[in-house]
This record gives sequence, C-alpha cells and structure tokens, in this order.
Amino acid sequence: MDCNCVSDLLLTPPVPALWTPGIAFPEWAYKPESSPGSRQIQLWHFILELLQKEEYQGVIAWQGDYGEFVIKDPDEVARLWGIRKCKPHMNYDKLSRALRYYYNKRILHKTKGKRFTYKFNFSKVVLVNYPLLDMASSPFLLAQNHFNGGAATPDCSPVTPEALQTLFPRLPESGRGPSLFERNAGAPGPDGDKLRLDTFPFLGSGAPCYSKPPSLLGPYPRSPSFDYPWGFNPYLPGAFSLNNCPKLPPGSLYSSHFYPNQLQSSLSQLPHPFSSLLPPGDAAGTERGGTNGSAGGQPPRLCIPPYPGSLSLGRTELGNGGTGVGDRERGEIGVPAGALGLGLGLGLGLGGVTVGSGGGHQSPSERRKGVKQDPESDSELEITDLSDCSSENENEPDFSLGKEPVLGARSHLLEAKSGGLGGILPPLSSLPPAVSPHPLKSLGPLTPPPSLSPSLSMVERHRETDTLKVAHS
DNA sequence: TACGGAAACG
DNA sequence: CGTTTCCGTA
Repeated sequence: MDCNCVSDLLLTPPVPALWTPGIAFPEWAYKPESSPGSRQIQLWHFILELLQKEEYQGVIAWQGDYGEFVIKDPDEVARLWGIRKCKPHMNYDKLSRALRYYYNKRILHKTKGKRFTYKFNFSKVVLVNYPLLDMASSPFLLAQNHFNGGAATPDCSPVTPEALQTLFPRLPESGRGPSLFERNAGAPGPDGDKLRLDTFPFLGSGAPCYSKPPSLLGPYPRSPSFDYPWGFNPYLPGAFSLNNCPKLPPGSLYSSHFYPNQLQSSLSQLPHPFSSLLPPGDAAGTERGGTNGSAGGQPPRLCIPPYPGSLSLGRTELGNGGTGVGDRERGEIGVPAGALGLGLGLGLGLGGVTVGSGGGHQSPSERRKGVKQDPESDSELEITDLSDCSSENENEPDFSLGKEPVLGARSHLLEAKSGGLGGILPPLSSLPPAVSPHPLKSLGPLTPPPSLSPSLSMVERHRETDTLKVAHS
C-alpha cells in the first residue's frame, strides 16, 4: 500500500549525520487533523524540507524577503514532489496548482512579479504544525496572522523578523521576557491548552545539533553563530521522515526505535518545561542511535538547549499576548502539562537516527540538470525505494530508485550546525549573538523511559489540538 | 506564467 | 481534507 516510496529526503537525508537529529516535526504535525489514516506529507512541508537543505539550493532556495523562496528549477521540484508522493506524472503545473491552493489558506502566497517565487506565511505554518503551543507566548505569530489574513496586507510578509526574534530568544530583540515555556507549562488551563508550538518550531533547532530554523538561517547566513536554545527543530529532516510512509524500510535510518523513544527524546529535547515533564526516569537518550557519536558524554543529538528563561517573547507588539487572537481562550483545551508532554512526545520522533552512516549524498542540483527530466532513472537521490507506489506509479518507472550518491559536502554542514546553515528559514536580518543560556533544568541524561507508549490518549490529544489549528485560521 | 474552477481520488 | 488532474482564461 502506501508508498514505499519513501522518501527521499527524509529517509535518506543527504547529510545524515550532520543534520539530524533531532526531533523533527512531531508526527502529529503532519497529521492531517484527525484523520486517521491519511497522513501524507503536505506540500508545504516538503517545500520547507527542500528549502532546508543545501543540496537543493539549486532547485529551490530562500530568496528575497522573509519566507520568500524561489523555485529555481520547477521541473525538478515537481519531480521530487512526484517522487515523494508517488505521482510520476507530477509536473510543475500541477504542483503549482497545489501551491495556489495554499493561497486561500494563507500558508503561502505568490510574490507577484517574480517568477516562481512564493512566500511562506510562517505564522500559519507554525500553527499548523504546532498546535499545541499557545500563541500566547508568541503574540507575533498571531499577530501576524491577523495581519496577514486581515485585510491589511494580504501579501504581506508573514512573519517578520521581529516576530522571529520573539520566537527566538536568542535574537536580540527578544530581549528577554517571559519565557514561553513558562507560560505554557505553567498554565495548562486556558492558555496552556492549546499551546501552539508555534513558538517552538523555529526555536527548535538546537544549536548544537540541528540546522537552522527556518528563517534564521537562510541561505545567507547572517550571523554565524547562532545557537538555538532548544534543540527542537521541526524542520529537520528527521522530522519529516516518518510521516508519510508508514513503512519504513527495514534498515531505514529511522528505525523503529525511533518511535518508541520518541517521547522521551522529544521531551528531553524540549525546552525546559517540557523536559520536566518527563518522568523521572525517562529521559534517556536512547534514541539516537547514534548518530553521532558522541554518545557517551553527551547526547549527541539531544541538544537540550538551555532554557531561555528570559526571553521575551515579544509580547509587545500586540499588546499582549493574548489578545490578538481572538479565540485563544475559548477553545482551548486544557492540556495539562502532562498531556502536553505526551503529545509532544508522540510525534517527535526522531531520533536520532541520523544515520550514522554518513554516506554521502550529493546535491541534486548538479545532477541532472542538463538532461532535465527523464523519468527514468533519475531518481537520484531521493528515493529510497519505490517499491510500491501505489497505484499510479505502477506503470511508470519514473522514479525508480536511484539512490543517492555521493556525498557531498557535509563539512559545511557541520558548520551549519553551529550556526549557520541550512536553516529553514529565510535569512533573517540580523542574528544576535548568543545569549547566555540558562541551565536547563532537566537536561541531564535521560534515562530510558518506561515504555513509552504514547498512549492513545496522546493521540487523541493531538486531535484536539488539531482543531485548534484550524480554528486559528 | 499564473490563476482558479471543477471533478476526482485516497 | 489535501491534493491531483484537467482545463479555460488572462
């Protein structure tokens, strides 16, 4: 059934070890709301994924304003998308239709006048992915949404730098303020409820471990070393990995262990409040298998960032957090902290996997360019296996697997981790120097969790959250 | 090149 | 619901 196509990017990240780790988007993030079965990757997730990887800069890259990206090679992007979705006949025309479909949802909008150029409304994106976090923490996002959505500027740029800063504590402007986490954690109630991780997503990238957050690290690294406080990077490759394809290849990077521990790992990676949620014994580092090596002393991928205790969220502009959004109060579900934790855990998986391998992967960009598409074996990189893409592809061999090759430069990736690279987001203007982190409280090594089964409850919870997201819009 | 309606699909 | 596919229009 489904596609084994699996993906590409995810499963075989071009740069495995480096990136990694972490936690990626929680599963639920991908989730289509409550719908049980379907959780395919969404196009915008995919776009973000590509955007995040340097290898694809020749194909698609951040350019222009915040959130703005250019599809440099439409056919290639379409091809990759087709691979991912097991739609051999995908082409830019179709892909762009899907993109247009995002206009109404305000996830994306077209940058007029610039060919193949679109712009993300990150605020929206975030919401979608991290329904759990409460916006309260990040007023900007909300604000943004409103702004955007509002009549004001339709086009407008979604998340502004300022907003980002608010999101990222480290950013200068953020100053310090109340921490997001605290709030969330503290109050499960109305506020807590729906926490939208919005805040986190971007935050998420752990400095040490992950790549950059979306906007921050764009192609153009502005500030070299920018650490992210939390190691949670939704946009990491790993993040995406799971979702689509239910079945992972046996040896796939993300193995099963991935799931089990997710919770723990996730939590551990989460910022303080969350991490605290972990049961005492859990934390562990299991996950990762390794990736990195460092297993011993430090958890490689787990980067738990220091808790930014004092960041400000910037509630400023909006008046406070809350407000802007109208409903926040209402709908929320209270999610007890515990619940939250669970929820987060669920998805996050990742783990580490990072594959240690390391093999190399090469950049697509070069790959076939001259030849533009042949459906045949080109799949190059991405595809791991298409064994079966569902029905449609049957016929078409278009994607056959290729595999990726070679490696590429990963060295820079390393750097990236530290600061610069690949972030998902578009370049932000100025990044701040790192702030001094607070010691995170529960960082320590995690111990293995009991058995984590993310329980159903979690699942359910996710659903709830989902709703929110919807609501938000 | 871009847009959006409409139908269909999983 | 989120596309995928097809298509007419600008």
